[in-house]
Amino acid sequence: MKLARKREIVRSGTTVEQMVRSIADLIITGAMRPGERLDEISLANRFEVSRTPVREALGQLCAIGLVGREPNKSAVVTTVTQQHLASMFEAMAELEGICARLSAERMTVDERRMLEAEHKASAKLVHRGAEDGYEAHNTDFHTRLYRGAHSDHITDLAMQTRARLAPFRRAQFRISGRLARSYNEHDGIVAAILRADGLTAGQAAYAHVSIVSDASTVFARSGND
Amino acid sequence: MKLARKREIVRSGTTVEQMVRSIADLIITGAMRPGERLDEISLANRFEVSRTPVREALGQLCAIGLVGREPNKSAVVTTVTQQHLASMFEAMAELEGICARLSAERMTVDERRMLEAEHKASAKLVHRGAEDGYEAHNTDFHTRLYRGAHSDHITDLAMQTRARLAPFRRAQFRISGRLARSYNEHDGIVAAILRADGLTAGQAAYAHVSIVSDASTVFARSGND
DNA sequence: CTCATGCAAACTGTATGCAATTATTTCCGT
DNA sequence: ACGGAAATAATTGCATACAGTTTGCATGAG
Repeated sequence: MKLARKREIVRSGTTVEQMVRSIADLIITGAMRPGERLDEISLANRFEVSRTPVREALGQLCAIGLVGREPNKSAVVTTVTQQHLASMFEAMAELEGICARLSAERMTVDERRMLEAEHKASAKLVHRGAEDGYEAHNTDFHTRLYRGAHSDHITDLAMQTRARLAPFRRAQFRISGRLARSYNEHDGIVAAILRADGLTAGQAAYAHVSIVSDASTVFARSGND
Repeated sequence: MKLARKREIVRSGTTVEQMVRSIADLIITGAMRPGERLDEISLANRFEVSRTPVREALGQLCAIGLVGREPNKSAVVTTVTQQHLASMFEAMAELEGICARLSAERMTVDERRMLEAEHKASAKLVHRGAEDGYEAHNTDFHTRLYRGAHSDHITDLAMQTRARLAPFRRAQFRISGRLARSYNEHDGIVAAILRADGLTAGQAAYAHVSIVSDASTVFARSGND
């Protein structure tokens, strides 16, 4: 096969990265189910590249934890046990708690202002019941929390854990009333951060994630049968 | 070049993994300094393989965080700023605290017994001033703590963070009196875990790592000039 | 009919070649 | 002599080729 190039070759190194994104999306959105095989040749054909970049992408996905690999076998979408899923949510809760606590102690005035503004802006989305719009704001809100801790590595751990949990959080806001409750919980976290109350902020953030966990594990279970 | 095989080809997929280990060791032991370039051809010659597995190994090392890569440039040994190093130690302290707290709450009777035995066994090494032997026991001790949390993902995060800190902890026990102090701190953690006092165990573990951090950052600074 | 054995197809792991990009050196103008 | 531009060398990114391993199926024995 002669691999016709879609656009001119740009050698910006983005080829593999885009594939990683695309495949990760397929997994996260559920288009590829846990246990499904990711054979290199099919992916190569699908993305119109050779196997080499496909292998590299699979390597990165493996590092991220979205796929599993063993020697001389096809890569497979990671199958997550209920127990392991629970441990990821537990880790997420601990990390969010840490980030909220540190954010309360360390955020600059600007960061606090931006967090509050961002949070208040999402209020109207709650009233409109706009799940998708709120999801974007929600992601942004949590990212601010991670960065506000002013601790690069902790931010990394939080973002990494969130990425691995992504496949199990889809549709979490479909659960009735979850939108408003999420907003109210954010409200408590923001309030605590604004008054530099690290302890309360941390506990509120921990509880916030734990609740999401409950909602999502139910979803995951019903989705896996 | 014709790439003579040292041993018969074993196709067990261990080739890349071994390279990752070897290169990681070079970095961790300081044989390769931060900022140093890792060019693919040299590594390929050195390990007597082609560039393909070298690239894969570099990809994994990048995922681990030991090397940095940008498009069309050589991989380089990660340069860690003082600030980033501090954030890694901070994360380590938080994670150790969490693990110790959860261990106090969740360890089985057997795990508690093993932890205590392991700890007491290291006492004689302290008296002999055996740094190397104690280091092994120390690693084992902390691994037990991570596993005792009974939360796979938190264990992963802790082990991963410890691996990234490894290059900066070498010789940490050379600092006078550190051995005995470390043992005493472990003692406090073990005692708290044995009486299922999660709060105290967590605080003790947090403090323990923070102290290591102080010792190591000094070392790192003096070592980087 | 069931199970073991061998063969064939499919697929992964590694080597190598070529195109694109970056680094380096050389050469010319000022 | 110095600064900058062009050519050249070095090196990465991707494609393809080939070797080795696994898997599924067919065939035959029990």
